[in-house]
Amino acid sequence: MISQTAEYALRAIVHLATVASNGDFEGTQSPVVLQTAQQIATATQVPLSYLSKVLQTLARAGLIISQRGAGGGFSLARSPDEITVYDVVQTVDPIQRIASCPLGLEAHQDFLCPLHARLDAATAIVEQSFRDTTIAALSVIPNFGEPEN
Amino acid sequence: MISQTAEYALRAIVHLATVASNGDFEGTQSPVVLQTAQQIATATQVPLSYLSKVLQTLARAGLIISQRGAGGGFSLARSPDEITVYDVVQTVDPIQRIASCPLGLEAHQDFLCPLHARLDAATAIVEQSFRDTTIAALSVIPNFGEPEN
DNA sequence: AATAAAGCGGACATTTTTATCCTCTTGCTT
DNA sequence: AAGCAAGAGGATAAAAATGTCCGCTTTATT
Repeated sequence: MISQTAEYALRAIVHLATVASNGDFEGTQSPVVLQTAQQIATATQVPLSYLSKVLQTLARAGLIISQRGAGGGFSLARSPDEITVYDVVQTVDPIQRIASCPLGLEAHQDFLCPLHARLDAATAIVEQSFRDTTIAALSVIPNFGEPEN
Repeated sequence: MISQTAEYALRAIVHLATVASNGDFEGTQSPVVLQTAQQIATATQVPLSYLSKVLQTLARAGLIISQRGAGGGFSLARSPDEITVYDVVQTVDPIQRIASCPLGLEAHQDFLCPLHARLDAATAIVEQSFRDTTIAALSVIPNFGEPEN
């Protein structure tokens, strides 16, 4: 459905949102919401070196903020409820709508052939679903509904 | 949204359905509904050598019938209204539903994390859309609604 | 100022997808 | 039976996606 790269980007963003909403994470009692690429990689189980590229892309797009140097890391650039799945996916691996018949048929200039009309309709639904889903709706509240035991 | 291979497979199947419903096609007055790989490649604008592989896959899956030797070619194995987009896509490039959290998190054993629940929900919608769309609904009736000029 | 931590960016490697080519087999036609 | 048209299948190639490595720059800390 979505590429590995988009999957990784979403995991990273959701992780950042989750950490930001908690203040700390996984035993780290630092009040700072900066997460290093290494921390994100561990939490999301994404290869560090590849994740770094994805994070750079997200930073360049203005979805996250990167802080270089010792003590640096990444944090969300906006509130999780102001970032959508669509924003993330479009940044790293854009959804391609079918605007014109790939066959370039004369008869299909102004309206898509049934096949591509259907395929684009499915794409449109996915796109809308992604637009409607904010990262805030996806960030996990730890231990929600689970007994402490 | 779908891979090139799935796109090519759909074009080929829709083409076969269209030809079969017409009896002839593009000046060919043969009563036979067999189409050579070359004919399909030309009509669908897919590279012949690659298309051949895709057609073989569709034939092995029983969606189309191949006839070897001179005068051979391909035809649909079933009526276009008994073949769905889903059948075709699953044959060449299956839609992957997300059955369990890719992170393998303990807390997400029995229910997907919000992210993957959403992604799978989008996948499910697409899957259902493909199941609901028959090839018959996609095969083009030539000159439909177009003046002869 | 020196050191170390951490992101940046370019080059390279691997894997998967897409595409091509060539030979073999099948089966129609003459 | 010979010849030819056409699919089957293996080997190879090219392109794109994914993943790794390493040196450079930035910045906090001592």
